[in-house]
Amino acid sequence: MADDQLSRVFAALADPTRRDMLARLAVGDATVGELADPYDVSVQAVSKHIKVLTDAGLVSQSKDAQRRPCHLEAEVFDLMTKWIERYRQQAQERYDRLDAVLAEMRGAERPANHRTLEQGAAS
Amino acid sequence: MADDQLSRVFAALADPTRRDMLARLAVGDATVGELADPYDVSVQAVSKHIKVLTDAGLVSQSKDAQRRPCHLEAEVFDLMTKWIERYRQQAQERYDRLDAVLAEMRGAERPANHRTLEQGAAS
DNA sequence: TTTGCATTCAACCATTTAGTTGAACAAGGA
DNA sequence: TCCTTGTTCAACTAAATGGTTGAATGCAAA
Repeated sequence: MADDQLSRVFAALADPTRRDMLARLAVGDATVGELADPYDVSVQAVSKHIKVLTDAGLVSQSKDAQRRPCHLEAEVFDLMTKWIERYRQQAQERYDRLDAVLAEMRGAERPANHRTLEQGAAS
Repeated sequence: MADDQLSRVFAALADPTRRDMLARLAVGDATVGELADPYDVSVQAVSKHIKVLTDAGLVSQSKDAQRRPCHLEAEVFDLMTKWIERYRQQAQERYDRLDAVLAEMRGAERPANHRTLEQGAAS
């Protein structure tokens, strides 16, 4: 599992507990203890989860006496959205190309239901 | 790591090799062998990666003689986008609420730079 | 039928992960 | 000062992950 940010982000989100904690943070900042409350795991385990989230850049922590309030960093979601959009768009382009090819050979030999496409025209 | 689809999807995307393979598939369907070609890992390892991707619903496989062409399933990206959007929206609402609160107490005691918010008004 | 190709299955190994418990450490409050 | 609270560090364990190699399977071509 590589250490680039996108990998860290996706790995962090792969855990439902962590996604749950993000949902809690979307509603408002919370301390480690507050975040730990709903779950029956140890506070230390939650602390580790938060570390994973902060390492991924999804959460930041500030200082309030001995408390460490956690804050959702919504900007990272943009990174993901951008990544996802690229695929959606590329897939769309591909279908467009496929349509063009199918149109061009109206009624040729192969019925061609989803044939493997050569990667010549890749941008 | 729970076995709900969203968890499987994010876990699958946490690996850069798998993301790379999706990029290849976005450009056009490919067989397991074709997908394995660019990497210096064994074909079996790639086969496992594909299994992870198909289990997550990101990829489907058809049959062409002894070949198993892989096809990108773009719809799953919608699931992710929807999930992400919820957070973005919720975070936005929260900032709006915070703004309202700050406006309501124009110049009160605490300078209040990002204080913990109670979760009373959660929808 | 025999051979060869594409893919998957099975067993194994090293590393990472999510959890545990116990100790350490800061910062307030008595 | 001593005690309590909130959080993190350290060491450990069990399970999951990503990789390996070797064998099995399915299909097509000779």
